[in-house]
Amino acid sequence: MAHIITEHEVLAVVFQVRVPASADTDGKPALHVLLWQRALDPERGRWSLPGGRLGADEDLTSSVRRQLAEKVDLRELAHLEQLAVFSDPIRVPGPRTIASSFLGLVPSPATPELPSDTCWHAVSDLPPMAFDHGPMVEHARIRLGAKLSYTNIGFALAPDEFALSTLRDIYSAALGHHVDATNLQRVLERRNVITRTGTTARSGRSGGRPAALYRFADSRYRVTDEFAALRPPG
Amino acid sequence: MAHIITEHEVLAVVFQVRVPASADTDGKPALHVLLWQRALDPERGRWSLPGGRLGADEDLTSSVRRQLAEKVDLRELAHLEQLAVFSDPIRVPGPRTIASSFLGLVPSPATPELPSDTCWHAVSDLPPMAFDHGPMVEHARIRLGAKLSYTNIGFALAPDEFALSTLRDIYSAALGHHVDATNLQRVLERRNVITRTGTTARSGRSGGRPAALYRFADSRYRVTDEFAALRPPG
DNA sequence: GCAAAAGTGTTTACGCTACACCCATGA
DNA sequence: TCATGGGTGTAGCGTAAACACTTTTGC
Repeated sequence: MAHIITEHEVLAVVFQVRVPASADTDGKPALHVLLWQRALDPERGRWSLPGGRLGADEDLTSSVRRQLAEKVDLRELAHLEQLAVFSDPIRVPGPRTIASSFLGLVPSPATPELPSDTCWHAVSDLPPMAFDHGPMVEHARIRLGAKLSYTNIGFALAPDEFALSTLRDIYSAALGHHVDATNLQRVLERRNVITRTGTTARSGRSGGRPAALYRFADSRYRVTDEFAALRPPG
Repeated sequence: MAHIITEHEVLAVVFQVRVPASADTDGKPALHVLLWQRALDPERGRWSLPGGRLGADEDLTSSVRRQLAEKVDLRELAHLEQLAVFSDPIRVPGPRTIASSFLGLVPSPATPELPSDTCWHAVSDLPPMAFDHGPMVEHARIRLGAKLSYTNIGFALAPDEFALSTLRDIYSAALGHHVDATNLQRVLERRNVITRTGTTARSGRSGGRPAALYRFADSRYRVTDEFAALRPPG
């Protein structure tokens, strides 16, 4: 078996729920992904995931943190997790390069500074993507949806404190379907994922009862509903 | 950032449910993993996962299939799936090597020929393991347990046709806890994971009613219970 | 008939969805 | 007082665990 040089790169799919900049949608928040536009060939003009080559003395997670720091303030990054490996020998031109994709999450109200070549794009309306980065985004989106169902990963998309209607909008944007705020509350409270702060928000522009504020009980990733079936006895 | 040569290897955690060779346990089947014993340094004498270096013109899956073929007849392998990446810069001595771990499954009654340095070990009683291969086995075991709950992956551990009590023993061995055959039947039938063949087994050594035979409806991996919670409206 | 093993029925419990209804506020 | 949005109660549905009971076989 011949061995040639194999490179390894990391690529981060960084999501945030944002209200779209343009007034095209009705102001409803939507799931966005962080992309930068390639200024040089190959694939000049197309949009890329942040990331790049693995350094000699770093593991994958350190590498992706280092390279993401060039695009966003890492303090804004509430969650980072390895997802998949893309290993097609011809997935990019040039030397054979294996890519590990990561899922990164930025909480909703944060508006990190971005370099001029970098911006947020609605996942439902992606620009022309470089290489195999389009499928990587799609894969990450599906994993995020699944993980919202059985983990507390929402903490990494939500503000520190929030009204339930805000949280519903975030879940709804990330899952891509309508979410009932009432049931969301009870599911997450039963699992001890969220707790009331005791304070309330001021009521909105057009009146209405002031919303109770909640926060996530835990700001570290945790599986909250491990078994879909075939639970252990007990 | 300095770049040095980075190697990439694949390692397969191949599981099978087997009745232990020794008469230590009471003949109950248990989950086993395929290991080979290193004849040379480093880590001489310790036990290793099958696998090795990625070739130039193959993707990860092709590579692991090629390298597994040296240990077992690939026709016995009913399922193969990529799991995780281990990227600690000093996880093995010598050139920096990233490892991708795979989950492989061999159906229960098969008894593939093995090279003399290779044999099955009960997962509950592992021998001294080389490098970070011990944690890899543990990680794969946990993933297998989770996937048994929400996919049809059992097809890759079970015979073509089987009595429900056999299937219960297989699930029980893989999950590590008692499983009720009655409930297993209903869960898997409701999801259309198993179907009756219409035939029955001959009744056993000590009498008893002959068992109806079942088979898996699908012998390709399929998610059967996607949502633990937060289902889309319907 | 009797023991052994397989299969069925039934009860209980739990979690999620849906929806009607009640509550608190600003104008 | 009314419109608006937040919060609660509750009924219904689906799924799973537990376990007693019935059926079918060999001896």
